Amino acid sequence: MCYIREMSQTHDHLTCQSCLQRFNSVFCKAKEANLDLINDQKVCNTYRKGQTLFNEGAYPFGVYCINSGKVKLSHQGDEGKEQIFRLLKSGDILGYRALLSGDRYTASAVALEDTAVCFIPKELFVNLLKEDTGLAFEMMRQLSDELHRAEMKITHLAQKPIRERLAETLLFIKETYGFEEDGITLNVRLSREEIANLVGTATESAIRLLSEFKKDGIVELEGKKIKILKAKELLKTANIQD
Amino acid sequence: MCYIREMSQTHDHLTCQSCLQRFNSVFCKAKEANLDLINDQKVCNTYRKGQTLFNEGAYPFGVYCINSGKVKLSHQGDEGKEQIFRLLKSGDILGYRALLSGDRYTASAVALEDTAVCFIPKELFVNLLKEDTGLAFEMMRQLSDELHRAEMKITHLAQKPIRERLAETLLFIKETYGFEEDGITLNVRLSREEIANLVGTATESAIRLLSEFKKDGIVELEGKKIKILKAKELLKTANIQD
DNA sequence: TGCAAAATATGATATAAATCATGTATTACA
DNA sequence: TGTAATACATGATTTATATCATATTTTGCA
Repeated sequence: MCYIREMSQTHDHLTCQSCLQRFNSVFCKAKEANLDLINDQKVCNTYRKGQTLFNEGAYPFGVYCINSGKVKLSHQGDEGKEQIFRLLKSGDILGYRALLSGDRYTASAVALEDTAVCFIPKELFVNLLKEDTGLAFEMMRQLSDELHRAEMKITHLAQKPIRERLAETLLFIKETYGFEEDGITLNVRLSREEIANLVGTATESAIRLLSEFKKDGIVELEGKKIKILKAKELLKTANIQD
Repeated sequence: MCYIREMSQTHDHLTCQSCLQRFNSVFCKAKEANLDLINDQKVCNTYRKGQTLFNEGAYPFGVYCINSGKVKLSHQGDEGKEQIFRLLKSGDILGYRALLSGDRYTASAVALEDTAVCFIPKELFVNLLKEDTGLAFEMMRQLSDELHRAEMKITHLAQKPIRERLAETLLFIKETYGFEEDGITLNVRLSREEIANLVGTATESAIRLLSEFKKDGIVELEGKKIKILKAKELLKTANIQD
């Protein structure tokens, strides 16, 4: 694991207790003493944009807690087409699904921008879950929320046209990463292909629909920057009932 | 809650300790003493085919553990089109997703055949999860498995043609409910519409594809009975990579 | 038991979205 | 800084699947 330490940079001297993400994270309800334990055993690391945190098929040895940056979680489907099904930000943990199932990873995690993470070894994480009821419940809540989101996505994929799903995806990105200081630019850079792989459609279709949204004055496109000009219109286009 | 007791029938004198489903269920790892608690507080009930256990939008007051029978979990999507995303059998519990999220139900549960369930009150269930690490971990494992299944379904909905998804669905039904004594008839009666709502397609498309499978000698159709004649062929048709 | 209603089946048609094709703009990097 | 590679854009075409229509069978139940 030494190489990880060597790669690690600015944030490994930062304690979990003083971590800005602490109260955004699953550890928000964890006991103080347990934070000390995590702090002792965590291994910090940074990944450049495009680097892989873990790959489908590998064995999980712990969970990753994002300190700063953004990560996508995706499957490799037929003929290598990527399906993105989660977007992660600071405070989020990842890698827990496979770990709790006792599986290998069934998804790959790739940094969407330069990202700093703390790695928490499996044994420690499991022990904490055993010992700390607050943490365990928070974990269950998070799993339940993810499950809900996934089930809604199933329904929408089966029943909604791409136009609605694209609108919904843009709103989801907004929910997840928010806006930049200007209050309208989505605070992440995704390629058109990634947007398509999030919506579950062909890249050309995503591009075409984005162009239509632009023509309709709903969004403004500036390279990979996407500005939401008419949030209400977008919400209406998304046609969300629930 | 009296009316529930009045409706309850054959199985409410059965103890959890002697319940045949005990080791199929999330309670397989629960402590003996806790089974006594559940046994004391459980409320047994039966539902006829087509009856609703709970509805989207209602508040969860506990979880349901299926003693015998079959239940579908589904969303009501646009224009009332149903999307089925889970099939449950004896030993399965349901209603935990909303309960753990602190949400209302986001899905409805309907009996696919006459079904006997034990209702476990929320407070008890939550206390057990707090107190019994084995149970809590089993719960997390189950949530993680469900999440995995849902994520795979998302990828397949986005990327696979209906023919493959129908084949996959038939295999999933087989995994869940198994065969009847003859070893080839799927051990559940679903309408064509329900099959379509499981696959995520139009009813006519499901019917058409089933007819094709029949013409190809892969299945035999006898009303709602579906016999799998060529399981290997079906597996090939499903084109599953993972 | 018979009859209406619902479910199943199948053909014809429409349509959303994928694919193919090609051009233009960006980006990477030698 | 120029050039190749990649991403983006948009039109043309094809295709899978939904929708519509209608016949037939099954089911519920009066």
